[in-house]
Amino acid sequence: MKTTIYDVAKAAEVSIATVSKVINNTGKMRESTRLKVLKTMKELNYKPNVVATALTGKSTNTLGLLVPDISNPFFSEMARTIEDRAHEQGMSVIMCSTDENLEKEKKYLELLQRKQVDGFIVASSFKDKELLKELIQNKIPLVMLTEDDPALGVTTVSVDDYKGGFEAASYLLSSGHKDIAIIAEKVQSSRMRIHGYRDAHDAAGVSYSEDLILRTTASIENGKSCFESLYDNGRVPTAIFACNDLIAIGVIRGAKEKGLYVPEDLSVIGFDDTILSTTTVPALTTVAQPIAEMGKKVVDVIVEEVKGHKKLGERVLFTPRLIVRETTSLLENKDLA
Amino acid sequence: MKTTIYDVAKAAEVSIATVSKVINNTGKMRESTRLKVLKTMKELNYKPNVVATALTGKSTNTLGLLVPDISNPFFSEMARTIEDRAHEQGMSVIMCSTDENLEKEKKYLELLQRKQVDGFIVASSFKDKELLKELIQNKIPLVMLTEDDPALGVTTVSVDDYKGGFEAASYLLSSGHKDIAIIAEKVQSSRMRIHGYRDAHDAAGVSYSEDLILRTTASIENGKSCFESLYDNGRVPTAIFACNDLIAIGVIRGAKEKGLYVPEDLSVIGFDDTILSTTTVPALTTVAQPIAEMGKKVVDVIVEEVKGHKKLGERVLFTPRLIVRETTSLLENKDLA
DNA sequence: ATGAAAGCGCTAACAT
DNA sequence: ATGTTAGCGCTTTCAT
Repeated sequence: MKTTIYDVAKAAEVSIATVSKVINNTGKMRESTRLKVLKTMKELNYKPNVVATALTGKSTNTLGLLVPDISNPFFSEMARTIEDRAHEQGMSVIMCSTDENLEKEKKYLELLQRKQVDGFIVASSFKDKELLKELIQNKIPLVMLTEDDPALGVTTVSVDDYKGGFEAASYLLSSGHKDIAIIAEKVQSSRMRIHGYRDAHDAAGVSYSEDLILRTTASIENGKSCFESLYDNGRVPTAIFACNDLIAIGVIRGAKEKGLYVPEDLSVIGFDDTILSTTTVPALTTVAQPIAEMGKKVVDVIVEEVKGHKKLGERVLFTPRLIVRETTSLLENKDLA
Repeated sequence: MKTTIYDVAKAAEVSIATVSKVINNTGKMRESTRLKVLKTMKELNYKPNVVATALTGKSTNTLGLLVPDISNPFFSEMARTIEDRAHEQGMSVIMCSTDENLEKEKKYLELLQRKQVDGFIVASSFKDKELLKELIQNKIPLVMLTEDDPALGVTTVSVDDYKGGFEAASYLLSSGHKDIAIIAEKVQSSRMRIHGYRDAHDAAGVSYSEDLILRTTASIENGKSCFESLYDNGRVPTAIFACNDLIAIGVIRGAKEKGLYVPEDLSVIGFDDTILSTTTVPALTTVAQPIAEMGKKVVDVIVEEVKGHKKLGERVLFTPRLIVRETTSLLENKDLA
């Protein structure tokens, strides 16, 4: 059998209360007893059972992290910083991939609640807002990451999507492009990026057409299909702003198959700045999210809510940064010729 | 307060034992009572506390997954299939990134034990074998993934590294290359790949030189440095077999900076077949590991050990598959001219 | 068919 | 300074 606090108490000839105190470094006692207990714990290779501790009413010191798909580099990179910061704060994290699927969302949310996680970090598109509201009602700490839905009134850590969209479009516009498509995801953050895209056009006095605004789900395949539908409709623009790197790569691949060169025939901008944007050739121009800082911040915030038993409700906005690499180029404007 | 089994029992006018039975679908009872209990559970939105259940002596239904770095696409892709399969089997997984760092290995292994995980999946390079032996002694289920260390005598799921190394080298050799470097990782699996590399040379009757066998840790940066050291020593080969995609990409990047073209001046083969190998241009020729099948298998195996309370000790070997893409080419052999 | 009660390993008053 | 004891929410004999 596993060695329990009773075994330690007996071996050290003290009561379990005393052992408990040295484990948790609480209460006062003679230094000699503390040492004696410590020693026997070592000898017996005793490892306190955190399940039992959790049952005592204390917290489980674990966080639930819900992402659409951990194999997507953006989320795995984010997960890594979250994991690190959480451990620094003495917490572990259980992550689940929801695939933007209602059933999985429900299943995992419930599972994690049953596991008594102390709080949730929900990243990006979480479809079922009702489920989230339920969490909030039950006073379970929740922080949204990368998806700022004001309606929820919950603490949020995200990038300034509007600004990101604005800058991406502005850059393209200032490079002479006047025919710019945007491929967005079906999520709130993309909505803001589209607003930015629109306002950049207005600011530049360039009109845009609604049929250049597409929506899809993040994947290389879908990015490719979007490009193809544009191509098949004879609506190939001179530039495409994809709302994440995966889609951008799909667009590039689609363009290549149709014999178009990037950036000569088509400029492409991605979003996120994952490892993919640097390994691709030509390297992807993209709007970078400060993943490391965001991951750290989101942990600090949820931990504060968990430990402080208070809902912060703040909305932390990080600044995106356009990183110009090789998939964008000036448009040779024939009007200027 | 959260609703407990007592609340349900009271509301349904039965004892907690009865409620417990309907939760677990054990014992027998009148159908009407079962329905009544089920109904009140719904009404009260009751969610059984798995922490309490776990304390009862039953298992926690959670697995510990230790990987070097979850942000490495190979591991995040693997983690995804593991996560999915685990949930299908009714288990959750807590993953931790060890960074091949002794302290983290120890810390996480201990933490997960304290959390009473039912078993461990340890992926790739786990430095401290002593820690693993301790686990085994304590009869805690453990399965190694992607790292076949016969000395441990533990169940292992991995790819046939020897074969992978043999095929990669053979392919290069048959393409006319006679000067092939191999950049390995400092792990057991790489050792086998090197053996394959050597034997392929012997089989082809081509000699190889020891200074073309390098060792490093998986990262783009390190792959690049390795290439540079080769370059600086005036030992640039005609082909390089990198023991994973990250390193291969680093090599390609390093070569590019030195003005070499891939595959014209240098052929490169990677290992793993992660998403990176397809997004890179030129697309990476690589030795594919069947990630999805391996992830599924490793879960099935550990679950069997956990539930069956027996150590399988089998060693499952998957077959690697060379995927020829665009970073390898025939060597124009001047001798043939 | 149902319930009473012991016990899982630990924490936290409350005693001594 | 230490120990006793009552839970935490649930499972599981063992009675009834």
